[in-house]
Amino acid sequence: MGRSPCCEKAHTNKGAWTKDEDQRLVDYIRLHGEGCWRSLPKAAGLLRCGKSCRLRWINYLRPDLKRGNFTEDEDELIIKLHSLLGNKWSLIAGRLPGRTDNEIKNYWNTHIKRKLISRGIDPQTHRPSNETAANTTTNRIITALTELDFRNAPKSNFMKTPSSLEFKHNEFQFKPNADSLEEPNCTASSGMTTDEEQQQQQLHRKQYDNPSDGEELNLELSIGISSAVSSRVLSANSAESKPKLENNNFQFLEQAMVAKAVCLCWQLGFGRSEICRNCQNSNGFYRFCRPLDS
DNA sequence: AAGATCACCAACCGCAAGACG
DNA sequence: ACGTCTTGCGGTTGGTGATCT
Repeated sequence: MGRSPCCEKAHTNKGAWTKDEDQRLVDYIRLHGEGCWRSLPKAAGLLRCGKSCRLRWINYLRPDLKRGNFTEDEDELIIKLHSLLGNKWSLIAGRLPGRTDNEIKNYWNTHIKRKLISRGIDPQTHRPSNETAANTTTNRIITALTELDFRNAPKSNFMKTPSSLEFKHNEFQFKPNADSLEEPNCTASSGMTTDEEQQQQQLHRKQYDNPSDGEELNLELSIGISSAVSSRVLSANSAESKPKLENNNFQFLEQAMVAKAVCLCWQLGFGRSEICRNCQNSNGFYRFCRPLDS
């Protein structure tokens, strides 16, 4: 049987788009908006398949695209995100406003790979080329997670579940406020003075309230993990069933996240609004404070 | 000057997941 | 519950311009 083709290939153009086709597509989307790619070509008078239209729009014609060279900051951000997410180009693209997954993928393959190799780093494992990846990969990811919180990403990028992980913006991270910062006395102090803490809290509150403030890219993201996954990984971690190290970063990620996710506060039964400072990262945002619910 | 090779990137393809009837 | 449709993703290809020999 097989699937029916996405379009009648015999009557569609292929290859490079002409200016006229671009214009038709842009005009149509301006009038009717995105969506319904299957019927769009016909409606817009294009001899293209819907897939092709969608790709052309997303990768080239969208008005919010940032054309031009990648900056050094973007380079480093891509490397960092890749070390964490692997080849999840759409997720990476979600952290780079104006860049598409295709663009980042191409850029990775043509520039960054070489750049990393020249630094003596394996672009797949993000480890020194002469080292074996086996034993320390999990630690590497835990480190990456510690350094990299997810925040400010468009919600749409995180509500969709990539594989088994949930990247739910705002769900597991909350606005720091006076109430929520009260410690349940279950951890060591942050070591900051009250004034410093207040300043940080104000800064975080401002960042949260105005996520678009500031020009610089913000690496703050919150990563959560689905309860199904967490229970599965927990059970996998228990007994002798230690998962084998594989190239799939997500597997490591799951383990790493679970390792991080087991917050003593939750185990002791504190609610979300009573998060301890142990669960607060260096920037003051909260991570992993989510019960590994059943 | 011409052919060979390289680098880049737009576009294609197949697959998977989610939506929907 | 199942099949079909639609959309989105990631890997790959192929055209084109730049550089090298």
